[in-house]
Amino acid sequence: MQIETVFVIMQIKKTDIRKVILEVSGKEFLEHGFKDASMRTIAKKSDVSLGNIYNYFKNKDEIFTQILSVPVSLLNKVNNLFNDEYFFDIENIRNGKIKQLKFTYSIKFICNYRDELKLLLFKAHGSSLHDFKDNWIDKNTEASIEWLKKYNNIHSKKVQASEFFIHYLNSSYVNFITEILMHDIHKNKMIEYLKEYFEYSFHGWQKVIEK
Amino acid sequence: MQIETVFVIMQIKKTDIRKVILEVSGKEFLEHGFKDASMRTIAKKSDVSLGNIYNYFKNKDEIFTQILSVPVSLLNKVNNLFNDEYFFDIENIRNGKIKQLKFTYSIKFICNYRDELKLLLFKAHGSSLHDFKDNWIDKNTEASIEWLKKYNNIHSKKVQASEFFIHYLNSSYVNFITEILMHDIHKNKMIEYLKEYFEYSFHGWQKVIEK
Amino acid sequence: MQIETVFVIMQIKKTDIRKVILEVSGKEFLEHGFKDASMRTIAKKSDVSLGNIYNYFKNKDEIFTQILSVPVSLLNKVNNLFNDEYFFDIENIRNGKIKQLKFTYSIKFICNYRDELKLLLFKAHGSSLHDFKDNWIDKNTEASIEWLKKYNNIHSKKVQASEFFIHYLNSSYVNFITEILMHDIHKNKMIEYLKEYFEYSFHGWQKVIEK
Amino acid sequence: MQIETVFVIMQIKKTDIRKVILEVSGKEFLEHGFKDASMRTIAKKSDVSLGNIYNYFKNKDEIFTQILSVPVSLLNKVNNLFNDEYFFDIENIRNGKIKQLKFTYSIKFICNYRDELKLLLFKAHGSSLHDFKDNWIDKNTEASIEWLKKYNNIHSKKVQASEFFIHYLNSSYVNFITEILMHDIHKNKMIEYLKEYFEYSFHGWQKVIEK
DNA sequence: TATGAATGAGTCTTCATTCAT
DNA sequence: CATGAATGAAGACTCATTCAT
Repeated sequence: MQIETVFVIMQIKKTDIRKVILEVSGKEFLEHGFKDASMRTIAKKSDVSLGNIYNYFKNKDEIFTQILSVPVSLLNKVNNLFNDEYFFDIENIRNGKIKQLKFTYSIKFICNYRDELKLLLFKAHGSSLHDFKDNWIDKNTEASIEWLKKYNNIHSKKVQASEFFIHYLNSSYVNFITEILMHDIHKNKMIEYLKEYFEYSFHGWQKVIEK
Repeated sequence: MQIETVFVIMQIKKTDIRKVILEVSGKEFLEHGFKDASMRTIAKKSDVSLGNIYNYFKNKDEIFTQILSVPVSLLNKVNNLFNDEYFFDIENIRNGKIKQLKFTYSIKFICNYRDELKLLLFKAHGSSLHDFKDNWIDKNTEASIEWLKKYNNIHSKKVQASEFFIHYLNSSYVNFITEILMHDIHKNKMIEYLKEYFEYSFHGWQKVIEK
Repeated sequence: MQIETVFVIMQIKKTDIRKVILEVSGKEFLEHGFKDASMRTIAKKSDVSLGNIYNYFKNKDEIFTQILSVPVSLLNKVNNLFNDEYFFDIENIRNGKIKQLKFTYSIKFICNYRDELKLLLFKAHGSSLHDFKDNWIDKNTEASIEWLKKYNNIHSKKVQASEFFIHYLNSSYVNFITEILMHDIHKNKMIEYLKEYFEYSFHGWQKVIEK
Repeated sequence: MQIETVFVIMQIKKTDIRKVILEVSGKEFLEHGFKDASMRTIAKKSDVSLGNIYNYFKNKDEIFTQILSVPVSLLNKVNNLFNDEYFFDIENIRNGKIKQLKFTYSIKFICNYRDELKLLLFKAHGSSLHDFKDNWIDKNTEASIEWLKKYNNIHSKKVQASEFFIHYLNSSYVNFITEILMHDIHKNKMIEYLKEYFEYSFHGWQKVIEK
């Protein structure tokens, strides 16, 4: 086995076709949903031959998941963020600091991943991410329940709520985001509405706590 | 291709074919969703020839809409019910009578039209009722806004809430129902959870009102 | 549920399209093998629209297996035939009666299912019957081994042969048939050759027995 | 689509790319058969770009034939070996010397070209060598017939056998090898079985001769 | 020599609806 | 009313080979 030093000419594409396909696909998925989006159409609109797409992606599903890989992995990690002691300090709950943190995070996330969230929340039918919404709610619910257990361990005044209701609250949060996305609410308005939501949600929840 | 015509005497059970088709279709739509349900399968399971279905229904969509005609028209009328003066009497709001009425109506409706609501809320993709959920929320929202205007006309203490937020509240209600249906919650549990929800929602709302 | 007597007009096809498809498919499979035969071509040659084939058959594989259902089930049963005491009587072995029976059966079977055997033996790659030849040899081998065990139980002079060799003998038989089919040997010639084969095989085997 | 040309200095191992391709292809052909083996996969596993393969080989078929060039040409020559007078001396036939020679040659050849024989005998579908097995048998048959003619010219006691039967005998030999290969029989066992086969075959044949 | 993107025709299969009988 | 065969366009995906760079 000889080792030789060789000059190799490499060709690098400036306009990345991969990117074009992802962008076009994203639009098509947004417009028709995963299942009803057509590979043929994507090929045409990307100005790429149908077969060639499969040089870049294993299949339709891979295109979809790659479009969404970043926000999905972020959302999978997010619950770890709220696992700190800080979030169990009743003071921080009462004075609204926690609310504020979640609030800020929500805003940022929604603004950064508008279309991706749309895809995940109501365009994923038929893809391997079809149950993303449920999973998301479930994960958040789990985290909430965990949080509640810890909370009740720490504090004498116990909070009682059915698991279903906690589930509902989380679903309600996701649903709020859904509404924001479906109506293409822009950032400023969104902040305003989200405040309203947090207010509403907070006081409803307060009442449940103090029951 | 030659065809021979043969006369055969058969004894057949003359059931209401229309009904059978509707029932079978309902099940198929529930299981696979409107779009992924197959006319062939419906024909087979209904024991009706494929072509014959089209003597009873113009197309797949008509089957779907007919299955849902009753609950849809009921839901279209429901807002008229709450147009009575009774519902603007602040006393009735405070003492929870209105809440009680809506509560009872909700329970009854959900119990009577479980499957139909499922179809409307998450199996209608591809049908002409695909936007039922949105429509429903929109109509309720309109009614709510209408109600709020009247209310503000009548009472000196004005309630202030963004239209979007009112929209959200209605979407939240529909979403609660969605959750109930998705998890196949049975009547007793449902009543319990719905109470929780009304409690939560009522107090959140109260706070907004009194802001 | 009412029972009514009704006159029904039934239309019966004279030229059975099913048959046409099966025939054309058979030819195509013979010519190109299962995998390389094209559904499009089959459709064209059958004068049937491509989609329509799928009203008659679930898929390509079902066409193939239906063409071969009769000979396959016959071959699956054949070993039961040779399970009688008769076949263990050393006298019947010596005087060639058993040979004669197998001989006659072979001739008849090959004549009746020429093309089907061709399909099974060298055109089934990619179909669910792809391993038919191996299965066939294995089953025959099993039966032979079973036979040998019984034989050795009954008779004092034991016959010794490796399982592999018995396997080979059976494979050899199947291979003989393969040769007959590949060279389109017609009945009379076939009988002649088969005699030769049995003669050859018999004496080779005799020698092994008497070793 | 704009392309940028970049110069990169790389150290690469300069192996014989041709060799690597042949080796990898061989494995792929063995695993999936000629037709179902994928050029893409071969390229990837060879660590060679897909297009570059075509600088070394005209097409898929050429790869296949080059892999098999040695054993194929050997097999094409082998019959010349047995053309010597030595092989027509009845004494050498009777005392088994010829049998022994063929036996030894067979063993050696099979051991040396196991995989290649597998490729030739049951993985060549779709390639230009698809009919190798038939050709092989045919050539051997021709040689056998030639041999028989000479033999009958020389000796007074004539041997009578149909050409088809001689064909079968040769096919049977090839088939024995096939069985050895399909069951991955290792050398020692193989020798044992081959002895059994020669014994069986020899006596069967003896009988035919003395008829 | 080397790249790997691009091609284009091919694969099987599905489906709602229509239509001749 | 009833049949179910027929249609035709669409679905996702594969693959050996070519070609511009």
